[in-house]
Amino acid sequence: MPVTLEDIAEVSGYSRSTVSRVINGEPGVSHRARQKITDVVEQLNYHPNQAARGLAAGQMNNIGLIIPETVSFIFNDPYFQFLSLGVSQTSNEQDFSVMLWLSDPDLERKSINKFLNNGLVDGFIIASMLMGDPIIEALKSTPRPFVLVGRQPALPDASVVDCDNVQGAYAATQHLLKTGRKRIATITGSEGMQSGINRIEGYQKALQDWGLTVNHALIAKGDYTEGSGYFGMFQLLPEKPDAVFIASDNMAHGAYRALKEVGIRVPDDIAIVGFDDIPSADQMTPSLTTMRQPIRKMGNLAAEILINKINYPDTDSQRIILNPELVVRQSCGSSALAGSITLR
Amino acid sequence: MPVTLEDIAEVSGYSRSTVSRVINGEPGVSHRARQKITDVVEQLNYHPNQAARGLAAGQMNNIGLIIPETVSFIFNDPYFQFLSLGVSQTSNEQDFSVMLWLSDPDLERKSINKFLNNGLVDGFIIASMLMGDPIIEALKSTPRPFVLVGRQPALPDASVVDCDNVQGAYAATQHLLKTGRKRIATITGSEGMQSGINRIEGYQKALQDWGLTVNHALIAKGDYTEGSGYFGMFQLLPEKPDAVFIASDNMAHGAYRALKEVGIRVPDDIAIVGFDDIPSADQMTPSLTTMRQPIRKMGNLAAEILINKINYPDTDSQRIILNPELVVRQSCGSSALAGSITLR
DNA sequence: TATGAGGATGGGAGCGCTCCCAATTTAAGT
DNA sequence: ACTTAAATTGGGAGCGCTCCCATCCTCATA
Repeated sequence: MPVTLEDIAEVSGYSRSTVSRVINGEPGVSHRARQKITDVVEQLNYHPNQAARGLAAGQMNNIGLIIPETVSFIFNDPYFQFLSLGVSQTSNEQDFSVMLWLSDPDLERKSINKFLNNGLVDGFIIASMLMGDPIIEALKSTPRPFVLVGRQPALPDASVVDCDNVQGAYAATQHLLKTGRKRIATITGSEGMQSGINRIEGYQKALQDWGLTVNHALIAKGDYTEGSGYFGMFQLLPEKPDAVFIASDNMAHGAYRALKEVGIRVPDDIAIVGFDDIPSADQMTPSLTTMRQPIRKMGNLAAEILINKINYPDTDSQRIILNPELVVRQSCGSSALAGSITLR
Repeated sequence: MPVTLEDIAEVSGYSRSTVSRVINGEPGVSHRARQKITDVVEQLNYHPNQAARGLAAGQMNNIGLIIPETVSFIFNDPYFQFLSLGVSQTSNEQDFSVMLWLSDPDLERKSINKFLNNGLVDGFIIASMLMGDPIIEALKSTPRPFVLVGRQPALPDASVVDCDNVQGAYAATQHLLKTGRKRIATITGSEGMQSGINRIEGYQKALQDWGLTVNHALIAKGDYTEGSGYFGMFQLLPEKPDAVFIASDNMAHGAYRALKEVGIRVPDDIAIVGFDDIPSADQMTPSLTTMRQPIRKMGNLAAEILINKINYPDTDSQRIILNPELVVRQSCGSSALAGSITLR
């Protein structure tokens, strides 16, 4: 029913081969032929069948975006959304399509292998997964290239796009130190995720470099959820910190909520720095100073690296670590240092 | 390189045809053969090539999820995420994969037609789009089935999954009326979207049924963004409303922010009802009474209807309108009526 | 023992493309 | 005009499946 190459060939009076060359922009076709065929293609509204093309060429021009369910549950910030947007954008520019795979614990094992091996997808982007995720094993045995978004210790040689969480946490903590805060606490991210661990590390390093010792009473464990920020803040209050580096903006929301309940003012009584720069960070009261993570850009880069690897399989694996950027707003006081940057 | 049907045939000692029957669970195969073939499939870790299968069978078992960019920009709530989750879940259960297409204004026209016609996708789900979106035209001429999430006046005969925005707004407004509020204002959703219009309609209807006249000074135009909630609230303040129905929780965040700035208390001075029940609604101070929109379920249903239509093309188009559910929290006072429902 | 009905199996054709090589045309050179 | 190279074009094979029909068994029955 749909228009095929052969149809174009017949109508235009050229052969299947010549039509194929024109469709794919290959050289070695006379101007006349190219013109004629282009016209017919236009006129019959022909679109190549990707399945046939993929089957014949051995490449589908599809990339798979894998998002473990845990991740999509933990983050109710727009992480998912911006990442997809970035991946999708770059893919489309390069004539690749995106297949989405959101893991579901029930189907997980069977389903991931099917997704990896069904021949529809030439390579994968895996959004930050938990350590020990069963997907890791599946990934180890796939012959297809993949790129991780967020490092994964179990896959040390894989291509990765990440943001430098150590340095981000370091910068955030240092910002607090520079504004004169002394008792700097932290609410950590999930210990099951590499980013969580790295952000603790950066926090500790900053304190040490400033000549302070790390006080474990000032470290509250969180898991990136709003609720854990709320409880984490309550846990810290008896220690009377004068500043808190919170490992995600989402948790910062929870911390704000806790502080409001007990009447502690930000930034007067306590300074807060978050991480991520989610859209609502700018609208919190007071607006939240935070480390901006360029998620969309990470999506762009992941797709770019992957597509490059698909097209040139001999490429070495790449690791791109982006620097998060300090966005100074009101939650640390010191308007002297302020100067928010616009638009994400 | 990958294992093919033919490989299984050779190793198992049966023919391609018999292997195919086993793979597809067809009858007419001896127990012995089925057993043997199943073993070999397992042993060689065979997965059918979907491209070849699709090409031969004329159906790819893929559904396309189309999300216009405007939508993904406007909503920084997890709409996108929950919808994808719902679609993906149901699809996977039925052995369909999901291809994601996020529109990009630059590529839009060319790209959407390619996506619709490349033969990879058997049908589409289109997330709520603006009226007048160019995608509508493309959709009109596709021979493939599709399901809209959110009604679209320009496509009156299409299958639709939607939530009853009129009745939701009605219920929200009525809830305010029942708690004794008299001057009930509203901040509207985007006029470019059907849901925005319907929510105004429900609001007005509720007032009228209660014997009140609609006062246009009490209607502030919003566009679903946090900022428009903030400014909308300021616009309403001189009119001294004692309650506001806000057409999205996202805008309710903005309204809260405005109210905090001027020191007006919720719910004492003013009652608020939102719409959507985004995860953070429960954590606002005071927690937000809102109409819960079952987005994930809408995703499930959309996928179900679509897959059914793909498998049985003669099915009539379906319209499923779900009722949003009132979730009573603290923002309207009247704890007498309260009784929050848990878990979305 | 012959016969036929079913169940079980095998193999050809073809889905719409790409890839490769052969055939044909055209241009260039002597 | 005659050869040779280059530019164009055409068509076969095959990608890994499904679908359909032909073949081959195996029994029960006459």
